[in-house]
Amino acid sequence: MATLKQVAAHAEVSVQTVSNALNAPHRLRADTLERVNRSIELLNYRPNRNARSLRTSAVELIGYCVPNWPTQTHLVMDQFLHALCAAAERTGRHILLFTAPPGVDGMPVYDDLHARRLVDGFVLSQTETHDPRHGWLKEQEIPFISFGRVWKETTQPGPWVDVDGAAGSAMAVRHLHEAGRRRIAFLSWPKSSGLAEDRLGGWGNACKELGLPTSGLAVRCREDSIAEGARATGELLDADPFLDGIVALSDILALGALRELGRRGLTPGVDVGVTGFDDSPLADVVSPGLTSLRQPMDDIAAELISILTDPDGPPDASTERLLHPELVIRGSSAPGGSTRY
Amino acid sequence: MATLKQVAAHAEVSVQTVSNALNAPHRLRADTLERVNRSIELLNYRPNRNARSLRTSAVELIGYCVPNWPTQTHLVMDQFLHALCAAAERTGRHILLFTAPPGVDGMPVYDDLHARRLVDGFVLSQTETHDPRHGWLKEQEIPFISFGRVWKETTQPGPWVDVDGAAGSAMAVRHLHEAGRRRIAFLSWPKSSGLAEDRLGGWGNACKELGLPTSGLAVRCREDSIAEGARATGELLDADPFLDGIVALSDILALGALRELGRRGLTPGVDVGVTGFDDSPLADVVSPGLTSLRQPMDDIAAELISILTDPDGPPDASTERLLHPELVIRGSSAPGGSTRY
DNA sequence: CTGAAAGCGCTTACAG
DNA sequence: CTGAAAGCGCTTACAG
Repeated sequence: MATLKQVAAHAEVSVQTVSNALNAPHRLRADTLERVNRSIELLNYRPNRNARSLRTSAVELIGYCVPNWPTQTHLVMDQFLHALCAAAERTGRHILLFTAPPGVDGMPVYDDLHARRLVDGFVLSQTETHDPRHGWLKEQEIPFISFGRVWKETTQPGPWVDVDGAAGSAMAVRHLHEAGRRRIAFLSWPKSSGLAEDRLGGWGNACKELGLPTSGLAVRCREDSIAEGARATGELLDADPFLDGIVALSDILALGALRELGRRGLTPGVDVGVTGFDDSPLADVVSPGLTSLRQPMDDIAAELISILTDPDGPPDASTERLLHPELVIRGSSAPGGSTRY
Repeated sequence: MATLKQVAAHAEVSVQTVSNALNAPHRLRADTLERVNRSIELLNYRPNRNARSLRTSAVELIGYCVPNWPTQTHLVMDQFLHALCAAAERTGRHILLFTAPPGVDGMPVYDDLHARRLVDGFVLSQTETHDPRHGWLKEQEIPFISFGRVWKETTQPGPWVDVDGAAGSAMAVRHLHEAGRRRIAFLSWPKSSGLAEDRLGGWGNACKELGLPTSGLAVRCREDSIAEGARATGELLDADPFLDGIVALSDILALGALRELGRRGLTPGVDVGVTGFDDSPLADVVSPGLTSLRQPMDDIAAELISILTDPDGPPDASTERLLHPELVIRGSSAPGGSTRY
């Protein structure tokens, strides 16, 4: 393993010059740079990151707590992690994974990781209503960026990036409306989570704007399962035989809707248009395919990394980015769409 | 941020003694240790990891390449990552995530990460038939451990941990047999992957052992989708109306089987028993629940980390661990099981 | 059991 | 544009 010193000796310059060739090449004369680069190449030199980090006290590592909540399946986590990694790598950084207890009990882990200089900062996700992590990190002046809002009335501590769920629901409603649907229901979640209220609100507003009914058309499912989605859909159809559209809060609930429609001899995309949320792998694997609102993972990741690693000091508390989801249209909402048989 | 020097000054000992208090406490007299520890506590001292790594040239970081193959959904990746992180943390280590092109094109990334001392070694997963990474890493003498076999005739380079797919299929067959099933089919995959052949073989052997028929009962699906699982199931039922069991190579294919059974008015778990593989979040979210073969993630992760970080030199090429899957029984194979309505 | 000193491999003002 | 020197915060033989 070659060191800076050896490269310097080989190129017959000082170590400082080799360091500059790597970190500030414009400071070298063209011929010197050329010579140094040849030596680097020849000796297959790779700078030792630990030495660099010790000196600069920046590790170029970003901490991400890998969630462990079997209750709420995170079907697009691999997509998110891949996008996050790729975005970090574009800035020469990497993602360090760790586990921590949920809520405020986990904060010592964050603190320790930062204090021991294993990471420069954190990306938070799986934010919850009244998530305590943001305030805690801000108080300790530990850099972080949140994917997801905290949904409090007061201002959220620290910067965040999120996807506009209300806009997503509205897109789904308008899409179904354009396909001629006039009685569009909404499948929601049990707990009054900020996320659920956001998406529910978007559905309600869009329906009102288009002059569509909403009364009795919003159902709260008891959990995020196919069975519950099916049950709620059955309930809706029993109460309103003219129902012709369903916007579901998740792909899982939407799958339940599809199943119940099938059970009743109704054809998704023909008799009733159905949409889901998140464009999980499931959406593309059912038949007909499930129309779903995709979170723009690459954009999200790029924003997260860009805000967190902004060289102009620590992230400003006022940095907030609300991105738009994208409606991926498949057969469940558009007859003759991309069905898969 | 306190340093070792400051702690030493505060405790009125040398830095060496503080270092020993942390890394070799048995070398100190009880009262000295006590005093040093008080100072550490008081100054809230945390050793700088970069300084340590520079000195010892061990970073205590393990690289894992986050896969990006939309073709093959990895529904249990979050479980795997959580288990891997937790196991690493039990040894004071962490997981560093990175992206790399598939196959041999990605090897320079692995090499660079190791040469620049960002990681000590790698955990490989998503192994493919004739995966080139193992041989390459072994040749470069870069430490690694593989989750999954390479399925070559020759000996696999480097140590590995895997789950016995053949044993899993056999468990599923025996379970269905005990429930009275006598004509048990197998839903397989298109390409002749090692994984598929392993699981298929286990089904065939178990059937033969039990005196059950196999002829015409193995179907290859064109892709890992619900639609294909349903199509194949339809084909099987058309050919053999007495079919009463289906072992599917994946939860996705099993879901297809469930759907086709429903479409034909057959009740899963009553008329036909169905099992899947991997116990993905889907298995618990459908109704009836899907019986599925769980990979023992915690054990897998513990073995991976233990072999990779074995202090007795680099992992021996002969280290091989074949773990058993666990059959999680739900309503799809056992009438009155844990159905969810 | 405890301490003084060297050194891990870089970067960064500072001089020339 | 280039170089000599100090120092980031640890650990590790080595002496005492």
